[in-house]
Amino acid sequence: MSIQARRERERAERERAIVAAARELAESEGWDAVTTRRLAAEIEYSQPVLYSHFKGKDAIMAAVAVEGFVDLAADLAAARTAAIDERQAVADVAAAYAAFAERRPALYDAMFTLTVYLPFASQDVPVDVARAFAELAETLRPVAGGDDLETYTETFWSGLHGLVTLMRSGRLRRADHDRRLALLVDRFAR
Amino acid sequence: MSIQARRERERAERERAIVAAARELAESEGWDAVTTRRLAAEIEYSQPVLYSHFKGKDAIMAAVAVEGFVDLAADLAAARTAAIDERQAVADVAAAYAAFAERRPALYDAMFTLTVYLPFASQDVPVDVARAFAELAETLRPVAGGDDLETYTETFWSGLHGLVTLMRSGRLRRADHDRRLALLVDRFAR
DNA sequence: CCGCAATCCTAGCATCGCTAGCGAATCTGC
DNA sequence: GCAGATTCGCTAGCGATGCTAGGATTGCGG
Repeated sequence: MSIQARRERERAERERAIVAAARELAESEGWDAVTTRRLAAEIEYSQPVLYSHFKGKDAIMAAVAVEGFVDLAADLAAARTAAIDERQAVADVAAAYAAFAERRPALYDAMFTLTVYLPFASQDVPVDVARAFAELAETLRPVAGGDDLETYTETFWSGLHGLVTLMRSGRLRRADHDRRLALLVDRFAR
Repeated sequence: MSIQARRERERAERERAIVAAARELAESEGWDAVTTRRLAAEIEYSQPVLYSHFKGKDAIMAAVAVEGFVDLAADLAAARTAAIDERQAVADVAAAYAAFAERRPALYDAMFTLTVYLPFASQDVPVDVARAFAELAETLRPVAGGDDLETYTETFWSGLHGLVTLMRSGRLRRADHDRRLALLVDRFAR
């Protein structure tokens, strides 16, 4: 019994190692560098063991993405609670969101651009994903006015997401980023 | 001399055929189905001829993307000029933008998500790309108020882009799309 | 102590983007 | 008009990818 427990423990540890290796590799060298062979070498196991933990490479990326939502939610929560007033909270949370995307581009890509099949708008949203969204919603609640909070949050979120993705892909000049961010916040925080 | 002209004409024709095949294949079966071998078979030439026209697959996708901007600019222009008043124009153009992304998902991906190295925020922006952006800017000019028009346009554009990308990747429920769009327009059109 | 089941590795498949190098067709200079 | 040079498009293949089949080795249960 105990030996079986150790087995399961080691197996769980290895699974965490896979996700950690994928995340670190992606953040340091980009997702193109994250191959199953490279990942296997990193955890010092052979390639097929990856498939005993995850259905495929996409599933590994999805696991990395979920971890990303934990970090994002934490960043947003910190920005929100530290803000002086409700209006400033919107600006600070927006800045924190943009900073997260800027600081962890590979992670952000996994969360929003690359991984498609993460359940989002359904009943079984991963709890960490929901928490990040809830953090945004709480920030916007005081300024949403008569509009439906969920719709309001989703729309504001879209604005943030559009800003960071278009900028990161070179569609928007980085120099004007702060002005765009301020403009977006101004539109939604009054 | 004339025979050389025919050569160049045929070559240009073949190049157009490559881009057209890539676009049609992407729109009917998705970009995953667009492989260089499949493309070569479609134009009834061998694989390497593709590389005498384009530097690589990315360059072909970029060419498709540029074509997409022509269509998008046309859609936006039509929506703008047909609108009753300036405020309605913003709503109509936004709807046209979202409809374009919805109707041509593969094309939209090529324009914004997949192709990275299309020059955008620099001096040599492709003219068709600039036209699409200008169409948006003209629509927003009457409602931009004291804000810088370019910043205003970029921010609104980001909102639209965020809405369509998050929805298409399953992050937003499709049912509430119209409400989000109306909310975004409301924030920017008054 | 032995059969069986789980675990993990070696080897390989199909496919991808891309390129080297050859053969034929075409143009150029005498 | 003809030999040499050049362009053109092809066949074949390279390295790398995600993923899988099948065998070997390990360790548990009777």
